[in-house]
Amino acid sequence: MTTIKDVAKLANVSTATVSRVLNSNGYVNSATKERVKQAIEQLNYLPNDVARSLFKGRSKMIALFVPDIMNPYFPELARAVEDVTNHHEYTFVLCNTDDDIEKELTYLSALQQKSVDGFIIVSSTISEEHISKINAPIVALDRILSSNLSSVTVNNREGARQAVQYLKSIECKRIAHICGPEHAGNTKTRLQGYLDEVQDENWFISSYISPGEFNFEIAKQSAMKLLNDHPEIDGIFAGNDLMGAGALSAAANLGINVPADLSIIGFDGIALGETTTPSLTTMAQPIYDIGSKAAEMLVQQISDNQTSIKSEEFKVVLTERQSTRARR
Amino acid sequence: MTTIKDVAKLANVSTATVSRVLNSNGYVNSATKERVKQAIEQLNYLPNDVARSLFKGRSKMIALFVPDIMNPYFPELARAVEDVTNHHEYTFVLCNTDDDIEKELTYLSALQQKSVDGFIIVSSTISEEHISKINAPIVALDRILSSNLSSVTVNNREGARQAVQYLKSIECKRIAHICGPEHAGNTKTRLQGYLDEVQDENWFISSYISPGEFNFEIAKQSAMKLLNDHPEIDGIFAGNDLMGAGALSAAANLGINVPADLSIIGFDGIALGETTTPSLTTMAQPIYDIGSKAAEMLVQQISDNQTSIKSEEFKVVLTERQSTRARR
DNA sequence: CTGAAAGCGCTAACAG
DNA sequence: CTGTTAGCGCTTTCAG
Repeated sequence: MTTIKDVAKLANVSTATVSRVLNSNGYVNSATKERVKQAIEQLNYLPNDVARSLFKGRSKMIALFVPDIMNPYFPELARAVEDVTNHHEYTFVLCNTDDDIEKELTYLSALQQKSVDGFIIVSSTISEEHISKINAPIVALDRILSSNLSSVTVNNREGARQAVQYLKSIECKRIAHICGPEHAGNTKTRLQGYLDEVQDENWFISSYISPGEFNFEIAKQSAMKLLNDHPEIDGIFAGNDLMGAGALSAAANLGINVPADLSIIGFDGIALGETTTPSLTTMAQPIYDIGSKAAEMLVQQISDNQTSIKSEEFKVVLTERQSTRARR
Repeated sequence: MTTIKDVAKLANVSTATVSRVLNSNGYVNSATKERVKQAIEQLNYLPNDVARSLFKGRSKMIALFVPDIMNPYFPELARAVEDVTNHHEYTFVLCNTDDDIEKELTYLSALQQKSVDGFIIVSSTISEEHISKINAPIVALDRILSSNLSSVTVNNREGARQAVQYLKSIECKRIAHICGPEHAGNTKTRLQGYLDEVQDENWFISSYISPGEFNFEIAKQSAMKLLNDHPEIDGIFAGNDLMGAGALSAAANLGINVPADLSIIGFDGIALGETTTPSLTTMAQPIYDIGSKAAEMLVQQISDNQTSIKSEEFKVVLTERQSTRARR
């Protein structure tokens, strides 16, 4: 590998001067600058980022923690983050945590050892205590980890309410909910939104709430049971799109016509919802925007070296597709 | 940040000794070793990886290049690679290239500057020439980039043949193919496999080959046109699952009953194929295995510092679901 | 068995 | 405007 010394020698200057033209800082005679540039060109020299990082104590790397990139919600988020970080010349590190606190902590310290400049974290398990040991900026995504951390989220409760309101508006009379796993914070919030809308209805019974997982097959089974036990159900609000697709599949299995006899609405707005038959109506999150906003905030915090906490809440928007009856 | 010096001071030894116990290499008296360990414990010391990397010239990082993580084939691959690299204590860097050679080259050199230890690359554009400048090991994934590079692929042509043979075996009489984009190497290979099986059939006409993209909506349009133009078609082999889902949706739109009147088979075996109605029969790749094999090969090459080229070809396996008529 | 010292490649005072 | 020098934190000869 060719180093700054080689360049200095060839250009007949000191390494300091080479460094100056490299970083265009400090004064340097335009003639010598030219000479240096030539030498760089000629040797095909590229500065060693590791040496730079060692000196600066920062590595121009950003890490994103997600539970599992195979969950279809996350690739779009990851893509957004990568685009922004890349644009700002950061290297993008992806970590799958499986919502396992051990893995999260291991990653956190391993990456600190590498002088990673900042973290964007989707987690249901990391707490203030763990974070306090980290000196790099962190932005919480999708879920709020701590009040003294910047975050980017979505109006889950209000969005859930809107989903149910929508089902009501198309004349659904018995509306059930398939919810996500206990441990995910969003599960509760969306359930809460559902309850806001239904708990005072005289038809509401608690067995309209069906436990699920953020998993197609389990949601499908759950929906089958729900629909078998309660054939009167004519509307389902699924806690996310993957479970919505599961409900769709359950209905098809049972010979229930969607949307004629049953309307289904999901949450998230992932691409998967467009590929089902019928396609899935959903409360769509601006996923890409969320990811890029979080990344921008992080980059900002890194360069400002400030600790001003910002919280951004995006709104979900109703995206009508084929799994719900048309409004009249 | 606490450094090796602090530890040395506290333990009353030189930094060299601390380094020795850190890396458990060289002789060190068990009593002093204990003292050092205590000091490390007490100070909560973690070695600075950047300094190590600078010294060693290697960074314990591995990069994966994929066209676009939002394409549902890649998350599983990425997950597999991350798991393996993580297991070997490498940090995982993800790069979306959009099949754009400029981005690829930019990443390649940026990561070299960071002393990344190796690359796993899915690309249709990188050529031998570009690679020759890279001194880190590379494993080509999904597509072969050069004969002097290790690679992990799948039997695309044979798999495509098997897909068509399968359609024949369930009595499809007119079998069409929706193929991927020109630029992807796999498109041609799978098309070739299709042709192997149909070009000598007296019913075959070239307009049974319908151009697509690795994209749901475009494939859907393509399938609509195909089925409108040729209502006699009773079997479709889609170049991948996303396009298979598009064909499914097209059939639903046209009121064609799948699988009674039309059988559809895809390729890849992504999870998406399980969520459609009907679910999609496919020639499934062992995606996770492919990714982890590639990662293992790379880790091996890095540690052996060897250049022995290995090529691994996995086999696709028929996964029967609901989009094809049952065998009699 | 242990310490001193050089050096990985780069940057930033500090002098000139 | 430019060179000298110290040092980022670590590892590894080389002496003892």
